[in-house]
Amino acid sequence: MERKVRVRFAPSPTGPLHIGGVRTALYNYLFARQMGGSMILRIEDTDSTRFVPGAEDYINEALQWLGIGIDEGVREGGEYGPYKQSERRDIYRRYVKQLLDAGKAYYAFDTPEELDAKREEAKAEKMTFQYDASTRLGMRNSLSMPAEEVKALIDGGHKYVVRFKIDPDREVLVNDLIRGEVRINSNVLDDKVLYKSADDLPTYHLANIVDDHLMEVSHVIRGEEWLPSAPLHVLLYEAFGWTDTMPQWVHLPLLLKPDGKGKLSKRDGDRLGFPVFPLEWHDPKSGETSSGYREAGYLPQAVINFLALLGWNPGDDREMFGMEDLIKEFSFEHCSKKGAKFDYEKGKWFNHEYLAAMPDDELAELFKPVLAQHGVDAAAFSDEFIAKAVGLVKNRCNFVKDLWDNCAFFFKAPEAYAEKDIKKRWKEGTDVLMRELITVLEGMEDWGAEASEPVVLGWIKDHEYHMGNVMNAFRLTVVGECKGPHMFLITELLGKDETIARIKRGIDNIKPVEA
RNA sequence: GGUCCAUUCGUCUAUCGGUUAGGACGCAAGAUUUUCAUUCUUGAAAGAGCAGUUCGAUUCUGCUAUGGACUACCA
Repeated sequence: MERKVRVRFAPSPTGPLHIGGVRTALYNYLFARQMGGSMILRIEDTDSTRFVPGAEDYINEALQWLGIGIDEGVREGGEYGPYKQSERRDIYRRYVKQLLDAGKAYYAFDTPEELDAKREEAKAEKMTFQYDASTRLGMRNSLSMPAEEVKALIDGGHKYVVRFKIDPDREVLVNDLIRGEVRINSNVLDDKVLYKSADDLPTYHLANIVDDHLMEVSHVIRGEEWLPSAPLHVLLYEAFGWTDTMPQWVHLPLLLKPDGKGKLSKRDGDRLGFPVFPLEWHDPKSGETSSGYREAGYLPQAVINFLALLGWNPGDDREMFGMEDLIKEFSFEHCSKKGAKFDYEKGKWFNHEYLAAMPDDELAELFKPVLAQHGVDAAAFSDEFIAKAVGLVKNRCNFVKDLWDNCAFFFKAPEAYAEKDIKKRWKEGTDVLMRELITVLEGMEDWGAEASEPVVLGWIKDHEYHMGNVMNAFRLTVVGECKGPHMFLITELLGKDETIARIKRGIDNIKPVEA
């Protein structure tokens, strides 16, 4: 019988969710939905010292903004809870004991200082110290010490850790859906700490395996940084006797810095001027603010599309994918093996595409807050007016906030006129021409663009005026500079009175520049 | 240092032994336009190196080089 697909995204609440983490969550989600399975959100807070307030809420909000739905989790509930590791202490204790009783783990009393000293010592001799079969008998643990002494130490409240006893000289096989078979010799693995008595919590490795097993996770889809510890995890499944239900491994390639070397980090965003977080984040400790995609004006669909293509492709030339398409098309076979450099320019392009394709009325709603930021009362304009204004300029914008630069003149008459355009288009006598234009405009019955355009153009032609000079002077008075959408679409939206008023203002205020 | 993973235009990538090595972003040029854009057309731009397997390798194998990850009582 095929096992039901259950995947999990398991972040630590140690800060804002990184964009690479978002992609991992996305791939988990896509796979779960495609297979009709479940998506679990598990909070891995086994490191009490790194807990950051607000981080968990941030994770939830970010996933929600992006449309990555969660079926089971702290908020959603579910049959396999609790979904926060700090609330699962009793469970972990039980399984640590199981390993201890079976002789597959042991107590260790070495202090962090002693271990540091060992490492320093080894380093001085250009060696590395590893806590494993070759060294553990020389350390302070229940394998090297008499049972009574161990018992006395524990009963006396001595701090200890439990380490996994890894057998030497074993070949461990990790079967990865993206990378194929990865083999490693157990000699390079160290006796990992599974549990620390100091805070009565397991480490990632133990908690992860126990939870994945108990939550019946079928596929572990995570970042490539976990590949080196995957053999350890395989060995843990073995030690527990859970090999037959061990999840399928999938290690995703990393997101790399756009320039230079290394994986994308928090600092790169500030340094290169783009967000590395989905949402803006205010660090409660340092007070620092990190920018987010949402606040930078990105549309969630664009972020999803962009992220999905960073490491996955459909096998052909298609590039535009909505969430539903991704769910249908996604596959690990078409996931890349190599890390992807983060291409921010491409991300901007995706946003442009989604922005330009968005219906005008929806875009208008997103634009209203921007209007307010610039002191424009959106209520003074009809929704239809705003939608039309936005519709005329959206294809020249990457972000919602760019709309303002391109259509501000619809909401505020020009207060100044572009110097270089005056120089080029406003000569001696232009004012006379503009007065004549007013007369032509005033005489119009139908103000629509289709009707007014031929009238004005006909007037220009009949008098053999210079088309470019007249039209640009006209534009200068209405827009304030020589740019923007088709002239008659602007005047149609602005209305006859406003258009003529602006020309008059221009005639009064624009003076030719002496050459 | 050790272990593991990777390697096609500047970037993201297609190709699952036989192609003029394709697409997209970005870049450049041209066209269109009453302006600025958009749009359209075109162009420059790639198989890390060396062996081997093969009639034939970007594709398979090995070595080298380069890049990356990991190497905590962090995840």
